[in-house]
Amino acid sequence: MNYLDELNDVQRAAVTTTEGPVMIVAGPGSGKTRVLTYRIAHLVQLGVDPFRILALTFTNKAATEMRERVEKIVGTEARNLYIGTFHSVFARILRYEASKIGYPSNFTIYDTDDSRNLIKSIVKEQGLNDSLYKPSIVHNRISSAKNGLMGPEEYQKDVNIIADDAASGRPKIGMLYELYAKRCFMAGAMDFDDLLYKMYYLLVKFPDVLFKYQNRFRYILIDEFQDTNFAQYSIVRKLGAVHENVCVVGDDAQSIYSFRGATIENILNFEKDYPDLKIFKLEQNYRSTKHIVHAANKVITNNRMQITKEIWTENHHGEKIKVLRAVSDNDEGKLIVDSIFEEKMRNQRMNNEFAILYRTHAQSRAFEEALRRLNIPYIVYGGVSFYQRKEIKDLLAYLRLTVNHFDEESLKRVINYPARGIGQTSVEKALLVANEKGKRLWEVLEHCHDYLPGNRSNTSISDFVTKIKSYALMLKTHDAYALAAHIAKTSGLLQELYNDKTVEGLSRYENLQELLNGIKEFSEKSFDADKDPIEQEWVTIDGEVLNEKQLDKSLGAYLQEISLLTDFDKKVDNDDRVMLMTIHSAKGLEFPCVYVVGLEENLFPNMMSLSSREELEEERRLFYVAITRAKHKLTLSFAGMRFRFGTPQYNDPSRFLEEIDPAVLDVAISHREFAASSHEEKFSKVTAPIRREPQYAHKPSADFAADDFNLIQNGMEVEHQRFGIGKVIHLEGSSKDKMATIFFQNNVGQKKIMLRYAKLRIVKKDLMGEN
DNA sequence: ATAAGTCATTTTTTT
DNA sequence: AATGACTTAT
Repeated sequence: MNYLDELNDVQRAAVTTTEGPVMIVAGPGSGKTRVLTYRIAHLVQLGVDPFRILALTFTNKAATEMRERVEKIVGTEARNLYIGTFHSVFARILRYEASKIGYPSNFTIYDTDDSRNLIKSIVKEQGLNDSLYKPSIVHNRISSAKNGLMGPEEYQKDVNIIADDAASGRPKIGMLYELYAKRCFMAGAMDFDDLLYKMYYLLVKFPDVLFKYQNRFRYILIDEFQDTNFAQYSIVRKLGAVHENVCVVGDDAQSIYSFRGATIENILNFEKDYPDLKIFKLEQNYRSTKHIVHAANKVITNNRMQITKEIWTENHHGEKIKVLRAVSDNDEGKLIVDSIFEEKMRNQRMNNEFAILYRTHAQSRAFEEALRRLNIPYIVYGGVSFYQRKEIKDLLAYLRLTVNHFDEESLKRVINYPARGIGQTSVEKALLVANEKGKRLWEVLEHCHDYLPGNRSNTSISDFVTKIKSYALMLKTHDAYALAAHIAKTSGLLQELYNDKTVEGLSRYENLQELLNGIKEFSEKSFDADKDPIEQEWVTIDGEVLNEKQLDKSLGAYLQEISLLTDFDKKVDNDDRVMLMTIHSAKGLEFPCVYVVGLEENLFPNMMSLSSREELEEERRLFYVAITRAKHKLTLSFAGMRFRFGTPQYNDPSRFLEEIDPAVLDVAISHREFAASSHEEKFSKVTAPIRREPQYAHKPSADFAADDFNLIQNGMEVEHQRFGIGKVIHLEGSSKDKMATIFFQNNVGQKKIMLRYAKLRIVKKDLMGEN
């Protein structure tokens, strides 16, 4: 077993202590993933059947990586391991056991948008004040209730919650929760939180199901344990109750998901729940330089709540940590990108050795522009996901509706898209009837002549219903791809996009093709029974031969799989590109050169997280996560001025900069000196070189007077108040509605500008080349 | 009835 | 800065 020789003493002990509850406290860069994968490999080599090992992670990426690394050691047997995210593993089990809790096995998974839209319509139906009962607020309340395993009944009885909701002036949230849950159930839909909540109740209410999975999973491993919430912990506790071979790996100092219900208390509870728990602390860091490790240690001591540990390293001291002070957000972009360029030249680095980490997605813009200017390829993770795009959601809605007719959100989305003469009024009428009679929207539409006598669009509705039913009939005879392609064509979606010859329309069309290709891959992959590990899992649970072959290559299976996928999981990062992402998405990753940007008070730590000590400490842990991603070179930056909601904001440097030992910092102008200067001096320093035109909220200034969009045509050279001189590539909209979308090309690149008034000055009416 | 003008909102991180 | 909701002017 020579793979054990690669480990240090603590790591080896953590790997070989296979029996009984184990907690591994793993600092950043301490070889956590290695220990986890070796532990699984070790179990397999000891003769444990891979079918009986369950490993739960937070991201699909982590799961895939783990499977691949285990496979390298133990070979093809790794296929049979049950490795996945909490959500995907539970979705799979729920899919199989669905009938027990009254769900169809092809239940829909509502994403956040679906949930919020449903809440929005419930609030409207109830005649409540929609500015008070905002979908996001109501959804958050419901979400945290579910993550705390609290159902609608308990919610409405809980004294504290009643008091909270009354205090915030929203006493009806409990009722909304109940209605929401009912509607989801009627629609055969689960939201993200239901995947945990329903899983727990499945185990509690059906002892035979609990017994089955308890016995099946002899070894359970949990990655990123500090980020589990109460529901997840409770499920694991139940599943592990027979064999008690539960191994959790985590680092309390890297807990950054409390907004999702994660609680450090799980770590404390774990010690209480398993008195004979063995704890291993991995404190040696193999990733970063001494300077970086020192800075991280120092920063985290400002937090009160933590398990004491001292991270140390044998690595070199390395370069000092550089701090850059930028004048503005755009200036910050330039400074950072210049620095990347210089470092690339000096040390012959690849683009993918660099990562720019920020607090919020909105910060990426300045860096993208600067990178494009120097022709450095880059990739932005997160942001608007592929699966969130309108065209993608439209087709998926058709597919979802085909698989599950009761899926109300999908139904509402596509019933009149492409337009077929079924207006908002008809849908609302139908919904009203449905709620009155306790029927589903689909059922009302199915028999619209009975339920909605005299409704003008009944013929269209019937045609629509017939169409969807005809798709459903094809489920049995066609594979996922053939059906999806058929639907794209015959629903009119593809035609609609094909007719749209604009740049935007073209890219939408391409996106749809890409989705179809993805489905093709899926259906080909799943029809190859020998290659699919997932299918085998289903055949062998408990020794039963499950009649699941059809199920898992179905469209329904595909839909459930991609509902839980994010862009991060989709992209392959062997491209040579500079990586831009939020710090949250960077968790678990490492890069030779890391730039942590936007270190300003109110941005990082974020304004929204300054109301309590706990929140501030979480922001600090986030900072800790950020700086410990770096292997060799770490650079921090902040901008004195930043645009937010169209108005300039002047910020102080982040308090976190103060918390780093100055001895390891390399600052051109010390942030201390900067912070110490008077308010006026500070801002004159910061803002001096910035000269901006006054901002016009509505009316263009005299120079930019072409506020009639009819005057502007393709190919014209125009000047925009902010983006400078460029060429109009494409124009949508008209002067009639005072709004237009302009595709604008300047030396930086192509830009889409949406304007209420044309803030453009015509430079040259050159229409040459435009034919 | 339509066009033009005013006002309010937006405020984080993700499975 | 951008946009949806709402109000006022013609």
